[in-house]
Amino acid sequence: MGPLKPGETTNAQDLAMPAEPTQARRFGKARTAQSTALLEDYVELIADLIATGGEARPTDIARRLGISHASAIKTIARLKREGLATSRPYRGVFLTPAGEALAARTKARHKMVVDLLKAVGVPSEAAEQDAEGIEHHVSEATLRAFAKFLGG
Amino acid sequence: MGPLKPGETTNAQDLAMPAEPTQARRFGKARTAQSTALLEDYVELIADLIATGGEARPTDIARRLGISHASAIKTIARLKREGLATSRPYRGVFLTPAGEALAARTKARHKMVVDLLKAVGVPSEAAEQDAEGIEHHVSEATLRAFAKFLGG
DNA sequence: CTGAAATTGTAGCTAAGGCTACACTTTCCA
DNA sequence: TGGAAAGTGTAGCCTTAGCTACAATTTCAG
Repeated sequence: MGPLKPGETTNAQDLAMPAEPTQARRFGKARTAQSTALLEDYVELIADLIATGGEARPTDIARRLGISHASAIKTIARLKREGLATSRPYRGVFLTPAGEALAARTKARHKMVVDLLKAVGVPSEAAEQDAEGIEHHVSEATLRAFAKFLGG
Repeated sequence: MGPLKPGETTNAQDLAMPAEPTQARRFGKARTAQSTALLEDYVELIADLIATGGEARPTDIARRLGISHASAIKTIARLKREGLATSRPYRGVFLTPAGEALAARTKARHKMVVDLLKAVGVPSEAAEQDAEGIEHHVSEATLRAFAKFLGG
């Protein structure tokens, strides 16, 4: 998809600043959120596999995600490029401190979303299912509101 | 992204049925939801432009989405392929009955998500922003729960 | 009614994330 | 301990959705 690296050159959104229609900015944010969604799923899953079984293997990751091992390996390469994971040939995958931090944040957010959905009456199965997609679009502000709604 | 057409041949998820880990099915659903997200955004926007100004032009669509007109045209072609819209060269874009129906459903769902977020205490701006991404992952069951929670 | 400006369309590039097919290690058991 | 099975990696393909650059059409002002 689009250019997403931090240092990458300008794109349409930046150049469209004069007009800066709020809606365009919103769509742009939703798009970038989508691009980090997979990385979040991966680090969360890797953390879980390591916590559970001591290691995270490409084949296990692929099986859990329902994709081929080749696709998993390709995305693991991206995780490494982005400094979230490390791995050496035929050894497992490990998270860097940055990866661990992202995994922890993602996991906490996931739980919060599921809890919120259940709290407003969404059945468990639907809550778990929908949270998988929703969680990646929940901002800090929304997360705080969820916490307050649940905890207070 | 992956093979998504209705009649397309089998893929990894189907073949993985023996094991059928719930999690894989969930991730798979989240992935396909993501693929319809753009189409939903487009039909909703096109419906809005037509309702507001009588026509939906590729350039207007592009501006509202914060992308180039070339990208918009490419996705409009996909809408046409999928039977959601029609257009002839240098004329505007129009929705088919299927497109209209999808737009209506999407719009109603969007409003519901925004209302729900606000109802649990999310600030308006964050609610609008996050809803843009969240709405595409809200199932019918969750939508019903939202309606019940809101409507009393 | 003509020519410049705006819009629309097309071509070709990139990157992500799927896939299959095939090659290469590692593991493990007979 | 040697070979088959399992796991891992690589190559090459596809589609989507971005982009820029350029071509074609339409619109509109003078």
